[in-house]
Amino acid sequence: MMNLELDFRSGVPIYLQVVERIKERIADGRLKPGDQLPTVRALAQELRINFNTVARAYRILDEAGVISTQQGRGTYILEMPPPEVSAEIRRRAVRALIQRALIEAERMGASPDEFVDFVNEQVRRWKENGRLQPIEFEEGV
Amino acid sequence: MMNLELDFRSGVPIYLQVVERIKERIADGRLKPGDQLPTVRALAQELRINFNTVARAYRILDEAGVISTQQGRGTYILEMPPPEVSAEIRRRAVRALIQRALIEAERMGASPDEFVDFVNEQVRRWKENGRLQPIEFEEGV
DNA sequence: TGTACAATTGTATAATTGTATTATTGTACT
DNA sequence: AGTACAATAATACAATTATACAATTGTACA
Repeated sequence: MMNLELDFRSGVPIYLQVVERIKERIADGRLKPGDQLPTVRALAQELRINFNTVARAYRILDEAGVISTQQGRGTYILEMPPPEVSAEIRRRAVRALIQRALIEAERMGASPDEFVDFVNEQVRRWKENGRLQPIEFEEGV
Repeated sequence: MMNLELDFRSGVPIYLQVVERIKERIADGRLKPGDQLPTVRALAQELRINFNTVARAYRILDEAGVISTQQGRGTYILEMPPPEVSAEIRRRAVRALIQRALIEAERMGASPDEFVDFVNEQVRRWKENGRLQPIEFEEGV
């Protein structure tokens, strides 16, 4: 039971109100990292609104990096709200990340140049699109 | 312990991620013909997912002729992994590997240029030494 | 041996979860 | 009135989980 208070007469869209109420709950600590939010249908029933409206609010929070919504599983408050990762910590983490990728690539038999080529290829797309999207896989081999 | 890395936020279905991770393990030789994979329940527990999701991944690999699943017995890497465990599969595996690293780096707040810088820095060492060595980290922040 | 039975394995199906697409409703503006 | 647009709802769908089941293996005991 979330007990979010909505104002249907305010003219503010419901989905935005839901977004704000949840942000408040996180800000004041009533929602903590790892907590599971109600399912879109459960919260919709509680608020007497359509579950798509809740889904829309969740999607906005997801894109803002506040929560993680996972089809078939649920939605959760994220562990690490993005901004406050300090520069130094981040640099180390990225270095370690790349190191692991390099070691795996080497194990797969990739050459350093091949690796760099792929990186450049994908970084170019990253810069062009402004954001990254997962590669798609076929079901077959 | 398989230590497969999943990304629950990527939007790529878990079962497909499991398929790809296992293909990579076969491609780079960490899984060899005859090896037994973890049981669906064991792998599910390790990955904190439902065992039916693992079963779905195994079924796809089975239908692709990569593994053999036997009710009541277990699942095994087939003696003759289909031919395409070769250049093309490896390229795709390396691409996917880099993609995952990029997505994680982006989430950590790294810029494309910063990422490329680190890659070049480490690849240079790779070329010089002829091999890779893990980075050492100091304690504390 | 062999037989009964529990434990362990993968399988099948339904229920639950979020997602995508389309239709409906409401509101502001001409 | 009419039109355009945003918000909400309806519907169908895909991913994951829950539950019950079937096949195989291991083990105890006659």
